[in-house]
Amino acid sequence: MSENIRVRFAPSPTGDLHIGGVRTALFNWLYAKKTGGTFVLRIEDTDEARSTEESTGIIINAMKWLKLDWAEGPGNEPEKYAPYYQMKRKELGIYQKYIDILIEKGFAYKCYCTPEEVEQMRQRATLAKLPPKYDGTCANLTKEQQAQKEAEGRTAVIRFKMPKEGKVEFNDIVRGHVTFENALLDDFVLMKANGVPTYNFACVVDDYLMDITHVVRGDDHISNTPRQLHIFKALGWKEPIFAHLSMILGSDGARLSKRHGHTSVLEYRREGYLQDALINYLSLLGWSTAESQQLFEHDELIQKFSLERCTSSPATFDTAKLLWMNGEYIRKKSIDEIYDLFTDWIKFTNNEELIKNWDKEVLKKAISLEHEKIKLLKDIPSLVEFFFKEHVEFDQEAVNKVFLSDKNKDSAKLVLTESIDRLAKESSFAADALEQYARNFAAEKAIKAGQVFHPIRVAISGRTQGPSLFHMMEVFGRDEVIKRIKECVDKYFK
RNA sequence: GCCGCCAUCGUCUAGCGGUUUAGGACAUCGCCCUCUCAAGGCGGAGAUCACGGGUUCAAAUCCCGUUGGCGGCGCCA
Repeated sequence: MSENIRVRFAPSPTGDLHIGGVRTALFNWLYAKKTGGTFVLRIEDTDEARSTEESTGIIINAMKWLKLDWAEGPGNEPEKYAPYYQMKRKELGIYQKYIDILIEKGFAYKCYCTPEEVEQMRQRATLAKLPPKYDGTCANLTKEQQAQKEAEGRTAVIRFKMPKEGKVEFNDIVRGHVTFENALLDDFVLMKANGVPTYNFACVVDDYLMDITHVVRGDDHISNTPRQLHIFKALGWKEPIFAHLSMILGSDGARLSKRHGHTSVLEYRREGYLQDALINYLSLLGWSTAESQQLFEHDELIQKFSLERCTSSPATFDTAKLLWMNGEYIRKKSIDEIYDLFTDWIKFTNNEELIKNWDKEVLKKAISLEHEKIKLLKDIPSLVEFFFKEHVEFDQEAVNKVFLSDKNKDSAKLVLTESIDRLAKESSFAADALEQYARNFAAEKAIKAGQVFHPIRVAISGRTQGPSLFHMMEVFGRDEVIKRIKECVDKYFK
């Protein structure tokens, strides 16, 4: 008996890839990697009204960016299980085949009620304070009655004939034993009037046909599970093992959705979050190690992950922690890596124009000087752009404080005017030599070192905050520094 | 309304009957380092373990109930 574990992520292409979806995909992927199993990507495009090819493309690209690679799915469809798009499978008659079997065995029947009639049925039930469910009107129609309905021009959906009593139970890896009363379940639709299978049916057929051993999905599917279990049983199929992951909530405690701000992975990518940071953060939403470890190396995460340690309580998405983690990942990367990540991000956000004239080597040095300050890739431009500006753009507050205040104006003028000539004569323009220069200057004039540092900083960068002053001067080089100080003196000290 | 799931610091969580004055991480606050900003180091505050009953010599840990939150109840997935 083969113990080959097969899991799948089965998104419906009706929009962007949602953060919650990514977490589900990630846990499946992690489990497959951990066990040496197979991770399958299946596109559940049976919602003809909302599914789009564009969305399929977006999801596939997002999965690629996240490096959640699938062994089987779009782009790689082994014959044994292909195709991996449900609408293509529908065209092949795969679902119809099992519908026929179910009807023949008496587990399913044709229902001629219109959506409006069913809706009225539900409303009546709700009014009577009963569960809103289909009442089984068409469950025992004779052949003649069916012919009559068809003669009226009615089309049929296929409904599952739910047992009126008994219960279904299953053992969920994260939730343990779960039970549902059959009486509460209704005769749900397996196939729509247009011949397209519904989610609950297509999902079961495909999971079986694709040899899926473990179904790892969101908590919101837990009440679908009893219905799906009934189909497995009716068809005589061995059911997979289930693991229902807890939901991801927004800051208000409701399930994460559009109104909580960013929910699409693409938006996080656009913000400049790193793929590996996002993965690390998401792995901690609903899973943890005994030590509550926070940061994981790529292979370490796979090795330590387990479905058994997934929590059953929902988790609130916390951007602050994600942001911290992203900074943590950026700090761990080399300058060359960040440079590559940054240029990829620039391309992704169509911002090539911004850095068109930026010298690659200067940019790398600038990134290096600002390294520990970068939390998001999108922080980089504002952190380094002053290195590439033709003229200094002065921050008015910095100017007021460092150049124009009564306390500083005299020393600032002295430092800057004298530095123009002195810096031209300095033998070395290396950072440590420059620091020595500044400290000597301060000692000579009997002023505080800071009174030398600050004016120069504002003169060459326009701001009070920035990288280490002398390293910054070194990157600019002697000519540029002197040029900037001259311009500054002309502007503020004439 | 019915059904289901869940319930430990603001947030993510550790904890699976005694080793707990409930541990870690983020956020927050203070101090140190320091040419600014960060990063880093150190420390503080922050949880009557939702509430009420049991079981037990012993409960955050097991059981029941209550409350609250969330989810589902589609010819959506």
